[in-house]
Amino acid sequence: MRASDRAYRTLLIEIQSGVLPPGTVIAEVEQSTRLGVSRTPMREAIGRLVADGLVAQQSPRVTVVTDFNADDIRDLFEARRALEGSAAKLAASRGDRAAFGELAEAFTASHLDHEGAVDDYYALIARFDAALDAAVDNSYLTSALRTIRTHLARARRLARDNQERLAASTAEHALIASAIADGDLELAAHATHVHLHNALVSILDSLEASTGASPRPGDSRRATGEGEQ
Amino acid sequence: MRASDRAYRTLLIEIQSGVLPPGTVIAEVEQSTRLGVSRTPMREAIGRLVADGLVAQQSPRVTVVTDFNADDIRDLFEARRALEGSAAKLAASRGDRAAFGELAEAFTASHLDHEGAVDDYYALIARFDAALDAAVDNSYLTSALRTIRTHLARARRLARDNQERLAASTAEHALIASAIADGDLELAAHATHVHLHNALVSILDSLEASTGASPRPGDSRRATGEGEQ
DNA sequence: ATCGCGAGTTGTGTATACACTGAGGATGTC
DNA sequence: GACATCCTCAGTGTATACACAACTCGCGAT
Repeated sequence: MRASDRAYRTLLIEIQSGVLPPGTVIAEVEQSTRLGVSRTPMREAIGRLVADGLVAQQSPRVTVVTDFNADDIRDLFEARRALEGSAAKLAASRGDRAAFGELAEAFTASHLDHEGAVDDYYALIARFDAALDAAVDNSYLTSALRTIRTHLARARRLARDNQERLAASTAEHALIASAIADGDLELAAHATHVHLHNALVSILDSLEASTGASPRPGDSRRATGEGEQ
Repeated sequence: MRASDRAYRTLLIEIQSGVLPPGTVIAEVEQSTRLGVSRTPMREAIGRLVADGLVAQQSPRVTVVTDFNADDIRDLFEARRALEGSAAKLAASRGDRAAFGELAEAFTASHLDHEGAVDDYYALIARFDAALDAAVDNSYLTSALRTIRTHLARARRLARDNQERLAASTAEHALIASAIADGDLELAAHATHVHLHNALVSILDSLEASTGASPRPGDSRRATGEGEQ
């Protein structure tokens, strides 16, 4: 793998996971020495992060990790609604019905009471997203969705999932998938709308609950003392 | 201005205008010598074009200008419908009504029978787009719209505008703007839908007329199996 | 004649040196 | 003591050299 790819993936994960919180200065020399690559591939990696909107040039000399607060999450879900609503309709109108039928079954059959259930949940979501992209079969839409998902990963980190929400989300996805499998455009779009509404409310509630917690995401979980699993 | 910016803007314009048609190989050394910059800023420029989707790595050694045919235009307008439909609704719900009232008047008052009318038309469109972005006030949506418009410039180049279409488009925009000014979400969205439908039909007709290709009754997308990325 | 192998060529990936610019501090002057 | 100016330094922008991989072309062997 190319050095620029490694640098990009590393920084991407660190920004999404909160290791590099908003406002962190991303300096070429500093990051290139830290990650063991030279400045040239590091420049390319930072350029891709700028294109993604994860970092931005605050001034001509300083590049920082972009902010990501409740307002950004609201905007993000507004964009998600536009894109995923259309994607759901398009998938329902021309997607592989068998594939979404299987996905609906997988969502229905999934249980969240075992170890590593959260990872299984996100793996299923990833399968669903991939099926949606394949069904939509529109590079402009899927490219826009890809960018949205890149930012969504940051939101997921901020909102610690609770089991009830995951269960509800699984049911919502089962409905979306079955609507697509049935070719029901309206239901697919409206179920997507409902899902995004619920997900947004859940995230914002989770954010509110943790306001005033430690700014370090790694420690905030213990600070609030909530049982999650 | 930085050398990488100059290189990017030059290549962008050349791709949008068709000077560099789809399939053209973009080699670093060739372009850097041609544009009088070194390879480093040229790499950055090409990287930005890749992020835009205007060029793509066909193989590990060769980067080419991406294809842009009737199917791509259909996909592009599908994405436009998702994004601009939502944008119109959001603008109608929270945009600056006075600004869109003025835009509606400007569209209504515009005449297309003088020299340079096409430029005036596109200037008005640009004003409308800027007002829409300001009204939507959502960086994720406006960023996606910006990408779409970058590709739209290629479609405009392919479809030579005729005066009737421009006049109709102006009327359609007047309706969209007044619907937004009136806060009529549904009308704004539906008028946008109508406009995009008419624009797409016009472009595809224009393409058929200039290439002599037969209209595609079905979906030929699946036949062209090669993925782009 | 064809197939295979190897050297040369070409083009990208990476490292690094140089250039330029802006910021901050220190020093000199008023 | 305060302000202005200059110097230094840090950091990015750019150029270029080196590394490496792939494709090509030619030569030789079968």
